[in-house]
Amino acid sequence: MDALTIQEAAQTTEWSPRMLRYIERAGLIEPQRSQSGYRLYGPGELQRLRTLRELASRFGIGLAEIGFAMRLRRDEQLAEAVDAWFEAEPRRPEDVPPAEWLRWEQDKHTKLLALAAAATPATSRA
Amino acid sequence: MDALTIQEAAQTTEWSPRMLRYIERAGLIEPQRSQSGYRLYGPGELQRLRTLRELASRFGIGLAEIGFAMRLRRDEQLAEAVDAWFEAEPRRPEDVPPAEWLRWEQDKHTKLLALAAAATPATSRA
DNA sequence: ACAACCTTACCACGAGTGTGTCAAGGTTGT
DNA sequence: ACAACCTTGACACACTCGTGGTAAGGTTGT
Repeated sequence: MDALTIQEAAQTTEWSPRMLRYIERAGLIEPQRSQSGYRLYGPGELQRLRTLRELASRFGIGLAEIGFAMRLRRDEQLAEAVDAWFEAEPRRPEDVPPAEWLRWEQDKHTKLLALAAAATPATSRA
Repeated sequence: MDALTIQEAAQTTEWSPRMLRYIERAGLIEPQRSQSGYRLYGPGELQRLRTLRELASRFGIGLAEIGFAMRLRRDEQLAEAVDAWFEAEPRRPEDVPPAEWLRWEQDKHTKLLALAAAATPATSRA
């Protein structure tokens, strides 16, 4: 079996064994296991571990972020939802024709009441 | 000006004023400011704030993650690097032709030494 | 059999997240 | 002028992240 145990893998990748387990728990790199449960790191995993280190240090991002990026690739719904959020770029009032769905100028007191009613923009009865 | 102050915005979006400031600090939603420095939330911001809440609670993700997603859209280099990392899917030894760049079977003692030399895969002199 | 390795499960600890509250001071509407 | 709002900054607290240990027990090679 051309695979390394955790300690060996740690040395070649400059992670600590502790961190390799942590990375696994984070779902980033899950090595195969031997029959007795030992982690076995193959060339692919070693490569990814090195790149991971590079990635994290070069851009100053954490494992959690990369885990999230992974989630973004796996969870189609999540990706869509996030996309949708970014799609709705903050339009300044000037860009928005003076719709009536948010207008108040003077009636400052009833404003909030009206807003509360309109709190669900396109969801409730129009 | 058809924009809400922080407290009003908080009420319509079900965030607290505190959180609106926090969200701003996180770089997610940065409202315009009045001349005197008051935050002014327009319809766009309000919409995004509501969607943000939905997004966070529905998928159980934090503001930091969404901030990272934003960074992914802005920082082309980061996006590439992350892509590259995921591209290198973990190939099992079976998928990899028995290359010589990682081979040892019996020489368990010199193994680590050899590895240390090969630690920088494609970067160093080939 | 014995050392050297592996496993999981804990304790610890500084930094960051998510949230509230409070203080000191500026702005605004009536 | 005064109340009600806004601003930034701080203290606080529970929780997670990224790390390191250490302990109790299984595996492996010589």
